[in-house]
Amino acid sequence: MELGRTAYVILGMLALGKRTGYEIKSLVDVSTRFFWAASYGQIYPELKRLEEAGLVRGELEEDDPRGRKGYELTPAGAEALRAWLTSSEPLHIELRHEGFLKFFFADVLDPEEQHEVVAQMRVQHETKRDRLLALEPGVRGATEKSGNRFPYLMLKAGIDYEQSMVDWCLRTERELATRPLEV
Amino acid sequence: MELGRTAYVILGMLALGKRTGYEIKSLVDVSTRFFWAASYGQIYPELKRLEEAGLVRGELEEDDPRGRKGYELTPAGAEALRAWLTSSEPLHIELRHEGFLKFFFADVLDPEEQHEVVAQMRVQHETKRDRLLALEPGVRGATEKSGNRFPYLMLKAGIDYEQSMVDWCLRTERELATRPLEV
DNA sequence: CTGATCATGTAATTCGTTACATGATTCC
DNA sequence: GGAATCATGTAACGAATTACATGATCAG
Repeated sequence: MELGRTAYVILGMLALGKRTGYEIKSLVDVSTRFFWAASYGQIYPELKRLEEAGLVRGELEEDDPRGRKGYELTPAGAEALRAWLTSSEPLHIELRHEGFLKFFFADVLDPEEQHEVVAQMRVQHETKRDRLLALEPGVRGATEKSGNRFPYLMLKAGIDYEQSMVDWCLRTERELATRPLEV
Repeated sequence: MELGRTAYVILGMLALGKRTGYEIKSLVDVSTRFFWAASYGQIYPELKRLEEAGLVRGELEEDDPRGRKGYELTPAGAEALRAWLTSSEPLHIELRHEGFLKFFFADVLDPEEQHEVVAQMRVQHETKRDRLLALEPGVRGATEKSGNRFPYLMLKAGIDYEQSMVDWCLRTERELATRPLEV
């Protein structure tokens, strides 16, 4: 049974507890979104497919005029999640970075414009880093309650990642300023 | 005039000299592919569109039974490239990393399996780093001849990027081995 | 002469985003 | 009462990959 990565995002989120599609999307937006995004247009149809495949079970909340539908993992779903987590298939790893792309072509620019490319990129990574930093206290608290520590470790990895991008920008800005013509 | 990022990959490559679609694709595969990929299915149609828009000019090589078509930038194309390079529109920056995704959900695994997730990821980043390292001598040589130094600087940035991913993996593997249950 | 590479292109499909449509609830 | 948020879903669109089809040239 071939499942897309979005399916595993959903299975993984359900492994942490019963959730509605809306809740999954909200969670993704403050967690995995940093390295794996997902939209409503993927989540709702995928939940339906996963239910047909017997990997999740959806239950309409009784007496709920909103028609909320909470989903939970079936044993088969938990098994599919484990199988993916332990599989040795090559990992899909992909970076799309317009800042790097501009930097690559920056030879056609003047020195100040070259500097600006890196500065613009730095600002965006600083913003991202700060947004992640702001999540830290909340996630640390949730970790203690739930006992799940990997989301917190991943958040810290994300902060380190953004910081190392910022550091590269700062280093490069310095280099461009001091030795504008050497390799 | 709204252009996709793939259009700028093409314009940027043509700014470095006259090229065929095939040559653009080959160049992308050993350079920008690391942070911005492009396939034939994008390049050939996009070249046609750019020609219609007057940003590139394609010329069929004479007496060439292969029907090769070399493209070069028009002044308007060079201007469009510069406009994009100096624009302050937010940069499209996106990471899709299945290893991080697995790590995020790794609480359901046993300690050895958790370790394996990180090790698998490390191997892939080591491989990528080594592939980039192998390109270094060639790119350094090309830099001296062409005078374009940013492709070389970008290659070094790519090597650093992969190395910092490897370092994170090594650090995390050590942490998982010594303090398997703490945050 | 044969396989690898050069060379151009299209069609089908997949993946994912964005916008839309609808309605309930909660907070001020 | 009104705005923000909760909540589910679909449709249209766009971006990109993969597979396919075709043929020339070059190195051994």
